[in-house]
Amino acid sequence: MGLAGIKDVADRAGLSIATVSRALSGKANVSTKSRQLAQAAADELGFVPSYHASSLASGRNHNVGLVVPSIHRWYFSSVVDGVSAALLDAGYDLTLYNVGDDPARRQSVLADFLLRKRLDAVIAVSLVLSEAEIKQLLAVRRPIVGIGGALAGASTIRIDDARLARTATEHLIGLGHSRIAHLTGDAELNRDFKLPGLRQAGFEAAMAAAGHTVRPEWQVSADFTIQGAYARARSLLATASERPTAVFAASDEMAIGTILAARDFGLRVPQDLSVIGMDGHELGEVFGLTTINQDARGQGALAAHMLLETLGAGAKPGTKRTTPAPAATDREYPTEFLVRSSTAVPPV
Amino acid sequence: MGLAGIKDVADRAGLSIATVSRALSGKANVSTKSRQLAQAAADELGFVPSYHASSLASGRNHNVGLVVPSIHRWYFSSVVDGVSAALLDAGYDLTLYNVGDDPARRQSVLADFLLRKRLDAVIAVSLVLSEAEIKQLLAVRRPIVGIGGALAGASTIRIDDARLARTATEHLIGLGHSRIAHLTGDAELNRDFKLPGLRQAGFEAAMAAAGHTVRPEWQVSADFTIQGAYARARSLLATASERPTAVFAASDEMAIGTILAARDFGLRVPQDLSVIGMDGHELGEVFGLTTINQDARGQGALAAHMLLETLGAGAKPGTKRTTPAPAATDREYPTEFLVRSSTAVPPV
DNA sequence: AGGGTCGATGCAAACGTTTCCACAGGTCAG
DNA sequence: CTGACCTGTGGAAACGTTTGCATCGACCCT
Repeated sequence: MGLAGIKDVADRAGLSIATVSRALSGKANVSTKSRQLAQAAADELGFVPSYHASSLASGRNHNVGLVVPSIHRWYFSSVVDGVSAALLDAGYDLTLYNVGDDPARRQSVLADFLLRKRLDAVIAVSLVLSEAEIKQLLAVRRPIVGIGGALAGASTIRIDDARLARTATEHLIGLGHSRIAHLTGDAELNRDFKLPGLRQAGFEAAMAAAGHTVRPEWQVSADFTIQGAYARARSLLATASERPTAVFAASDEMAIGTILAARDFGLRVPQDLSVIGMDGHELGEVFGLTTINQDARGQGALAAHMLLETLGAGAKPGTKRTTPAPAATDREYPTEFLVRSSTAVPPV
Repeated sequence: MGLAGIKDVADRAGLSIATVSRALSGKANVSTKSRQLAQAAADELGFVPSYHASSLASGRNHNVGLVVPSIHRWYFSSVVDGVSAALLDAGYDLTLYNVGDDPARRQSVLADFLLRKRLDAVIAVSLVLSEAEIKQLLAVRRPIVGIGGALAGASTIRIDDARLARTATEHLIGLGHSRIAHLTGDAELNRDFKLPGLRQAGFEAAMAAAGHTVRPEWQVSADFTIQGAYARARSLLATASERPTAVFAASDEMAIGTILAARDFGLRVPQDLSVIGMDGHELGEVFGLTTINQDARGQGALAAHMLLETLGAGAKPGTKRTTPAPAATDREYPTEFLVRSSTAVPPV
């Protein structure tokens, strides 16, 4: 037997297909008795509605797409975690597009996958889209929300990277540091990633405001991983003579890599070297890392809830809606400055 | 305008719907000219086929479900990465079910999500299913492959956890250690997770074979994270008098946590304490961690390729196939013993 | 030249729901 | 007592493809 269809349920319950459909999907105008009948018959037959048929007829997919650069990195997997939990609870599916570094793959995801009228909404994390690309996406009339990346014309959840980076740097300056290095992210790694630039700008702004010069050789970049930063920090800290007294790393992972490198050289953190990170990685606690905590998981959950609300309220997606498309809000997600034990006054 | 449908393309190209469909999906029996005509018209209109309609009519979804316990952990995100890349290249979508610890969610994923005739296949990672659950899944006639978990009746990719754990332990024993502690995974954390037990069994077997006694207080468990293991290892290593000379951790993350704790106590690795892990975490390199390398990403990719092959070869999924369901193969994925610098002979 | 083949094409029937519309009774107010 | 209205129900038309089947030339072979 092919799996039971709604027709089988209708026959068994002695009702029409239409009534069964209404009963099972909890619609109004069904008598209690019919509802029970339908439910019982469905249970007995193990009926599960066909998703495709249902979506095709109703125009709703119960499916949200999530585009991330690299599932392997802490920030992104945290966001995925938050999105996933929210969607699962709401009965939505999550389609994951882990685009990675490959530009061709990025292109194919945008062109082939996202447009297939199969997603009710899209969440894009740290993805910078060209105007044409955004237009293309909006043309399918699906709500989009961006996390941590600017999506002109779409809603966004983000933190003010430049300002927070400035705050972090000012924390070091406030402690008395002037010889501060900055560990930024590889620019060429991913063109969809303007975050390193923003944080670096914040760093430079704070330094300039304090009248400190920024040595070019003290601005190095790594790949956002602990191990990558570790390697770079080793070279940075190798020369004992002229060594920075503090490092601001553009992510907690890279800050941790820096701490590990410092330990290898016998440098004590924070007595010999202050290190400050940014993100709120769970591992930061082990290292007593001072950082700016951004709740990545919460950002993901918020994005999902925002979309769910839009989808729930609106009519069929893809249909002309009575209410105008919800205004593209640009929310700043709250952060928390977390002073632990990796920063202190510079050595005398 | 509602987005262009195949009908619009057909009109524009001056062809029938049927021919356009065949042309665009690369089927045989279409003249080169028609194919070009159809393609051109489709491009001009920005036509993207409706996935639901296509799936409904053809029975193929081009969508694979992936169930993981926790996207946040290294092993799982590595697997996801591998699966994702393989599927994306093949033009398949990946639906992610990050079930987490919540048994209710696990239940709803199994019952509500997986059965909706919407997935061509399912990959389950470290998920232990009851017989009834497997039966339920197989009833929808979708191929399943399990990674790192035993799925009776389905294909499996796994490593021999017990044997490898034994090998790791024997490495320590071979170096001369007899006071060996084992850091295992929390059992209650996830009932779908028999891996800790297997690795622990391997450890005990090796110890027994060597005639070494296993102190109960030297078998402690943590949550598989660096920070969790760090906390546990601190208590384990706190008492200077009777301290193990080596630790076998059930994962690299926990091994790293152990190394960090050891360093906190001024213990040198490997001179004062040998540590061996298991998994092949990228971070292991930074710590010179001796471990057994299992290519998690590769396992994910392999699983995806296996499924793609089955799907490509077979007829419509969900249909009675001429060939019998492919035999449930149980493959052991190759591993590599990676001796680095975290293990040495015990201190005298 | 005629029958047979074969490639290219179009028609229309699925696929399995949701939902619009019509309709039957029953209730209620005037 | 009658018309207006509401509730519950079923018939049937979407939804937008894929694909089996029939058709129609063109081409080849004897």
